[in-house]
Amino acid sequence: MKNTKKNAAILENANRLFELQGFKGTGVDQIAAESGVTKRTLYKHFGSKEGLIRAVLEAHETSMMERFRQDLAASRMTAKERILLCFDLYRDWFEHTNFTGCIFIKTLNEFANCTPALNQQAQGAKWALRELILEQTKSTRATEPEQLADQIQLLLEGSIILAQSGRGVTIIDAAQEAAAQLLEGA
Amino acid sequence: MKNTKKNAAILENANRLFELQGFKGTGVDQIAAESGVTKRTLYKHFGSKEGLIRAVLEAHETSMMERFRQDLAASRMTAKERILLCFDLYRDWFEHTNFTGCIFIKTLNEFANCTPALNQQAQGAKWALRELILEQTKSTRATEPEQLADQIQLLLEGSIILAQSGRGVTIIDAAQEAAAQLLEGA
DNA sequence: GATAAAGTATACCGTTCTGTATACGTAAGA
DNA sequence: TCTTACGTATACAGAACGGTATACTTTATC
Repeated sequence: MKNTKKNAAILENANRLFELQGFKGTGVDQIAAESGVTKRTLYKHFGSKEGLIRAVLEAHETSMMERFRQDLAASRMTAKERILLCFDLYRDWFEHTNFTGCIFIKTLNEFANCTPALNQQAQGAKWALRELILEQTKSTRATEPEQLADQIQLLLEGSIILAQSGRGVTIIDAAQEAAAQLLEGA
Repeated sequence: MKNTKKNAAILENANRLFELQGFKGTGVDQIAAESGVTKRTLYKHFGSKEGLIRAVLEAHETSMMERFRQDLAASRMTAKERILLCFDLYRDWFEHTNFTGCIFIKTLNEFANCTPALNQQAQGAKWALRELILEQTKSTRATEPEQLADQIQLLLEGSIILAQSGRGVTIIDAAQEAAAQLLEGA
C-alpha cells in the first residue's frame, strides 16, 4: 500500500518535472526531493533513471488512452463528431496552465539517437493514438480511412507544436476546421 | 578569414550534434573537440553555451528561409503549386539520412520553462515560416488566407513529428493530399 | 622583421550528474 | 517478540558538466 503510494508520487513528480524541464534537464535528486523520497528508494523502485523514464512514459500512455476512450465513449455521437471532439480535448489541454508540450515528442527529440528503447516507446504511444483515430475514421465510411486517420493526426500533432510556438490556443480552431473539411471531402 | 572559417566549423558541428543529441545532451567539450578547436576559442567566439545555441539557431533560421525562398522562386508556378512544393521539400528533408527532427521544436521542448530567450528565438523561426506560407496563401485568393496558412503549417509541423515517430516518409503524402484538398476548398 | 591578435595545449575550479554504500529507524506478520 | 522488509538520512564515488587561467605558438599586418 505504502509502496504504491510512494511509487505514484514519484511517477507524478517525475512526469511533471520532465514535462517542465525535459529529461536531461531534470536530475534524479530533484525528483526524489520533491517526491518526499530518498534517492535510495527511487532506485529501489525503478532501477535507473532510464527505468524511471520508461515507467513515466508507460503510465502517461495508459492514462492518456484511457482518457481518450472515456471521453469518446461518453455521449452518443457520430464518428465524425467524435473525431472533431478530439480537437476540443486538445483545446482543453492547451488551455491548461501547465501546458508544456507533449512528453512523447520530447522523448523523440531527446533520445532519438542515443536510447532506442525510449524512442520506440514514444513511437508506440503515437501509434496507439493513430489506431484510436483509425477506429473512428473507419466508422465514417471514408473511402480511405487510413489516410484520413493520418491526416487527422497530422493536424493534432501540428497543433501541439504551434501551441508551443506562441500561436494562441486559437490554432486549434484552424486545425478543427481543417479536420471538418477533410471529413466532409472523404 | 581564418576567424570566419573556425567560426563556421563550430556552428556546423554544434548544429549537427545538437540535432543528434539535443542541447542539454551535448557538451561543449565535444563540440570543441569535433570542430578541431579548443574550448578557449569557442568561448572567445560565442561567450557561453547559450550564446552558441543562439548563434546556431540564428544561422539555421537564415539558411532555412533562404533555401525556401530559393526553391519557391525557382520556377514559374501558381501559388497553389508553390504551397504543395513545400511538402516535396519536406519529403527531401525526411529522406535525408541524418534526419533527426526540427531543431526549433527541440528548442521549444528543452528550454520552454528555463531559458525564455531561446524559446522566443525558436518561436520566431516558426513564425517566419508561417509568414512565408501566408505570402503564398494570399496569392491563392483564398477567402481566409491566414487560416489557410495556419492549416498548411499544421500539416507541415505534424509531418515532422510523425516522420520521427517511425511512420515512413509516406506520411508526407497524406499531408500533401490534405493540403491539396484544403486548397481546393478555400 | 617587430608586434599584436588569436590560436593551441593543458590543467584546473566548482558544481552537478547518476548511482552506491553505510548506518539507523519503523512497520507488520509469523 | 523477533525478524524481515522497507523506509530514512547522509555521505560518498567517479564522471561529466560549464567555464576559466596559464603559458606557449602561430599568423597576419604594418
